[in-house]
Amino acid sequence: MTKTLQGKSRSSGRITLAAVADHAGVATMTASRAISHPNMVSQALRDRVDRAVAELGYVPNRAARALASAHSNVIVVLVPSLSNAVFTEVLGGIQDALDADDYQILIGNTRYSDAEEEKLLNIYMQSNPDGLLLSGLTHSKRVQKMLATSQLPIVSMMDMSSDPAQPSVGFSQSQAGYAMTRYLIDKGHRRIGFIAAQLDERTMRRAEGYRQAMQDAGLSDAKLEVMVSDPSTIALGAELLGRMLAQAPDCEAIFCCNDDLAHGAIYQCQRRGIAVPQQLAVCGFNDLPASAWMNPSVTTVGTPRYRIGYEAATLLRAVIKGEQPARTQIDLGFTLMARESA
Amino acid sequence: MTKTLQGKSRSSGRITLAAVADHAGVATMTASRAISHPNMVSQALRDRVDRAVAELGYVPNRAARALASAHSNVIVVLVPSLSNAVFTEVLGGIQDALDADDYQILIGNTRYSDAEEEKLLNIYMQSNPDGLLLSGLTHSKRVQKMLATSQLPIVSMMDMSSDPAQPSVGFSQSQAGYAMTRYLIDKGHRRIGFIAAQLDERTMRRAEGYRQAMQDAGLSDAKLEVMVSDPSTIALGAELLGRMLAQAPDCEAIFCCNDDLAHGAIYQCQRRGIAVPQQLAVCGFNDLPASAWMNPSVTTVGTPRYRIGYEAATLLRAVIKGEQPARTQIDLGFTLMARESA
DNA sequence: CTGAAAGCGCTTACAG
DNA sequence: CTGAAAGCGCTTACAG
Repeated sequence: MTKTLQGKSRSSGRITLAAVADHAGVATMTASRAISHPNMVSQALRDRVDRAVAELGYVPNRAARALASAHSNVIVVLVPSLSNAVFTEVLGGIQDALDADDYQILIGNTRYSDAEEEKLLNIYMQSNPDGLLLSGLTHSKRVQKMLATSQLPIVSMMDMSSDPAQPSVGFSQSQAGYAMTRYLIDKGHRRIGFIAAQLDERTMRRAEGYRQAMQDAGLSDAKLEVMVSDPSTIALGAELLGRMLAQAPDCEAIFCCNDDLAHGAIYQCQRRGIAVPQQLAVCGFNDLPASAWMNPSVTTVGTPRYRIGYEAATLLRAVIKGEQPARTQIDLGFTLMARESA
Repeated sequence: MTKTLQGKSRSSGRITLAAVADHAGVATMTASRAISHPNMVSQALRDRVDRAVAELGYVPNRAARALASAHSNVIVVLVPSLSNAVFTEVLGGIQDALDADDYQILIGNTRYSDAEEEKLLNIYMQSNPDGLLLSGLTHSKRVQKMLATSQLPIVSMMDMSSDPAQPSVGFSQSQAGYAMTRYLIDKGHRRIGFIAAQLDERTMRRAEGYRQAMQDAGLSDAKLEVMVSDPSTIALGAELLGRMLAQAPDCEAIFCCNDDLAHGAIYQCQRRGIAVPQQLAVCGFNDLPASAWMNPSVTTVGTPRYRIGYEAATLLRAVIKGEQPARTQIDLGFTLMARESA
């Protein structure tokens, strides 16, 4: 019914706002208002425009809107892994927090790589995001510079920042590492091993906590550490259990830097006929769903992933909107889950 | 050094292509070419523009590019879950397949909901995507209509389409369900239960396979099915094991529609002192990492998630580029992993 | 190989 | 509350 600008050479063929305005018998900019700022327009016009939108099946062009308004409504989220349940739960929290808003969430998987992080950031910056949600506090020099010059609102997730100017939501990874080690010491263990993989910043903070606790108790021994940079998997946990036992045969307890590793270590113990926790105590970190169900159930540290995502997104939105949030450092804490394995 | 159009009221303040061209002493469109179509420009100019880009720290504005070129370079991916490892592996494959291209991947989590799928699609259509990667073959009427009118290239993932015009990459869920059931029958089991959750289309196809195999063997019995629509979790597997045993106490083997459920069922058996597989055989579906390591290790169906994502993305790219792919139906098959639990 | 001009589809001050 | 015009930052035929 409506004469759209079909003749024009470069038209995409899609229904435009102009066509909607035409159909509703109003000016383009009035149609724009009726859609984007409904309360700036009379009820009658709003209805007419809404009807035209429905009848024509109008879909706004986000690129045009972004270009004209200088607002992309894009939020970039960078996580180090998508196969790690920890981060998919963080994403779930972000998604829920931002559900009602019209944000486009751009999810980037850095794969625990600084180079990949830089690359993704470079690409995503082209979308002119309104804000960034980053995992962790440490970034390469070049990324730091990019972030600084971008002037964009940023909220860091997972660990607490020591810089008050840098909003962060998470918990102290090192305190959690300390607490778990202390728990094992209090159980009477002296020879407590630490198994770690990936060696990302969170793992290293947990290692710091472990080392501090061991040192405070006068139990430090480099032989008790098995740390490799390979990705964490159940299979690797099984293998590292073997390495630990070869390296420190008198080991009484093992603190695995995450649950995957702990699960693998426990399965391997079962295959070798090592009773957990009687002969060897094993504990993990993160409290993945299987940890409560395995036999033995796994002693671990419960971490508020979902809430980290939710609160970080909420905080970022506030900052984007120019509000002055009461707190920009949100420590969500952790919970030691004492179960059967240690 | 360069005079940008700072005075203009609505300028974003970011470095523009015009500024780069200025800096390099060429026309804007030449700078555009040097960046987007380097081979259409002389080496000398290319170098000058490249230098200007570096010196000014120019970041292209994707919205402007999309608007002017009528190409968003956006690919929308819709998955039903981000907490299910199956789909994060699919995403990994997609990411790897498209890594070298300049596509922006928009990941949407439909949470197994038709309404959410429609909502996400509505939002993502605003970005004028070049193509869609969808999970599954069935969609609500309204989504079907949206997809049809959009005329966009679409590749369906996970199961095979019966419609040759609809490109799909995956494997036959029903055949896999049939094969696993047949395996249990061949092991000599008669009373074979089926436990399912979520009841998404893949689960229902596996159920079809189960039912067909049972019927072909003359073993059908509705009492042997326990199906609930709650999300699949280990905890639910543990619970449904109990229900199955209450409903069909003579059950000899249980086919769980996925590994999470199977793990929960096995852990529950261990707690109840039911020997697996001696007293009760239990098998799963998908071969999650834990299945190979648990004790007993879990008999299950290995599925090519990563490759599904990889091949689907590769196929979609070909279609977007207007190529005529030799095959638009790519059956990647499945592998029955016979282990200890069944 | 290089350039001047128009246009992509929206929104934003500025008027009325 | 409503509208005419300019502009967002880029790319695309069309010339030369």
